[in-house]
Amino acid sequence: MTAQPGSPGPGLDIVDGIVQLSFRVQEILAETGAEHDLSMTQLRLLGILRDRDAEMLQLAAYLGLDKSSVTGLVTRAERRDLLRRLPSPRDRRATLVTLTAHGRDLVADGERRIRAQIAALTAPLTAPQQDALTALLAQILGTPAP
Amino acid sequence: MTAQPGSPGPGLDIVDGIVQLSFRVQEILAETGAEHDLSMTQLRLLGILRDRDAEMLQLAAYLGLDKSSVTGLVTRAERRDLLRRLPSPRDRRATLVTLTAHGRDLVADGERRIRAQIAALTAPLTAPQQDALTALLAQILGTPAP
DNA sequence: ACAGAATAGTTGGTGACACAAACCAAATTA
DNA sequence: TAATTTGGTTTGTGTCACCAACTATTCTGT
Repeated sequence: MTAQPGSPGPGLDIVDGIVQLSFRVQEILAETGAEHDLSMTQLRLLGILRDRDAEMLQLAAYLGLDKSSVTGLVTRAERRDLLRRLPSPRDRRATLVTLTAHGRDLVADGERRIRAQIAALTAPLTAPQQDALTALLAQILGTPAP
Repeated sequence: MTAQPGSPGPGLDIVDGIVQLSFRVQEILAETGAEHDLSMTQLRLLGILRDRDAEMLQLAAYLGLDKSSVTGLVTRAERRDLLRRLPSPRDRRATLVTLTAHGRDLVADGERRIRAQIAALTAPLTAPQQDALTALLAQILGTPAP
């Protein structure tokens, strides 16, 4: 297990491979986020909100963070007009967080870039190899096969 | 690209798969590190020092961090007796960083745990599938095939 | 119906982590 | 040897994460 992204040893075992790929991907995500001044966590936050509005506690659960961490996160993003806090219609204590148009644009752009980068990563593989990889990943992730 | 670790959609494409796997792996690394109160960065730092002693600037380069960040990182680890600063024999300005026995133990233990966890991740695959995956990863990472 | 408990979110305090700019000491070069 | 470059630390700022304490609602048991 070479702990580094860019240190591909000659005898690469499966653990090394998975760990290195993981670092490579995180690097791509972080760099792409950085182009829009988004941290990894901000990126994930917006990614969640792309699919659904959510209350603070739900966000904390999705992100695996304490609710107080989400307060700061959302506040900073709100300052940048990426999202808004609305009163939840369901519970007067709760806050509903939703993307602004600007936030939505930014997420869409980020997703395009990330998809392109990750796709570039798998470019050295032939189409059937890519299919094989996808199947293996699905199996590892315990995903209902497509 | 579902931005979340634990949201395996039914139609998993290759980008989703890679990104999700990456998050899963980072989760494992972070959790395992946390058992020893090690952040992701500390983990990487110790991982580098496992293979070679290094000077501060080299560490900064490996980690992709500013040198001033490494100062703090190393200082905190030194406080915990995980590593030591020695004068570099090569250059009286430079500092050589090296693991202590304690640090070495901790790295060894961490590596065992991480290898086990990652191996568990690939357990659903048959042996030939694991070999296939390893080969695909090597090809993606541009690694000289084993 | 209403007192007590649980829940949603914020605030304040602490610490790790990362950067940038300013700085010192040793080494290089011109 | 004077000027510059290099290795590292310091200081200051901001993000990010946690915990404990707090307010305001909502829910529960009687």
